Amino acid sequence: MAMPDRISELHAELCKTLGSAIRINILNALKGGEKSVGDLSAALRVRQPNMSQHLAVLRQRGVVTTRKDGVNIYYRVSNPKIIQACELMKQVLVEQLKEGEELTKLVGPARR
Amino acid sequence: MAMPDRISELHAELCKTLGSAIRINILNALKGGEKSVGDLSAALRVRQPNMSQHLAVLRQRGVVTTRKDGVNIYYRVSNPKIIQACELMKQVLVEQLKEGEELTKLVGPARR
DNA sequence: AGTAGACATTCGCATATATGCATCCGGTTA
DNA sequence: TAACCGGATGCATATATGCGAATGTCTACT
Repeated sequence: MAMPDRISELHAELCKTLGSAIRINILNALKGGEKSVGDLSAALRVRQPNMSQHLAVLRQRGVVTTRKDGVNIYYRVSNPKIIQACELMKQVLVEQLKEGEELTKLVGPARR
Repeated sequence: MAMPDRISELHAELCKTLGSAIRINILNALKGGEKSVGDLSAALRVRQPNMSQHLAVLRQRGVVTTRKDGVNIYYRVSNPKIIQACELMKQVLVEQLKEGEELTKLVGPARR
């Protein structure tokens, strides 16, 4: 329509990029500062090649940036706004869960 | 890890839900207020069954809510924070594009 | 009751995505 | 140069997603 929706295309790509629990966890792990592939692999208990692939996805979409230091490659989130967006979405989830609980409380308090 | 990553699972689901240009456009269209399926279908030039499918996805994840009025069903975004999150991501995209332009300006100003 | 309009659902197919495994690459150290 | 370590890639398979076409459901109207 109005927006040539090339932007929407990119926007969707970005969301798709975040549409994986592993990648979400990667971002969460990177909130605390940059980490190497090995660090991430160990922290999230994901095999290295798999981790590498997910990092590649995040890298291609520009979500993360790398810095090479000696033998290791350190990853970090490229734009803090990405973190902010994630926080917002998590808030949405929390609110949804809260509503859900209240509903079940109303509908079936002892609903085993 | 720390976070039982059940949340991460849901978070990823939410992102995946937004990982479609059509659904992004739907949300953008709903920024201006609730709209019926027919409205959306016409506005985005998407066939009705297909639109219905995308709306179902958004509904299942709780991104949108419905209100039935006579024969029509009106959709709206369930939580304004979702819009906010989208705005943030769009800002990220804009910044990325800007950086990209500057880079190409530096690397190859007359690059084809 | 019969018809039409507004949405939803199901099915089948084509395409995309995730994962594990094996392998490969580049820089260090012996 | 050989062996090693941190990462990246390629491949095969299982699974999920998007779309069109046909069909179903519900409501309003005549």
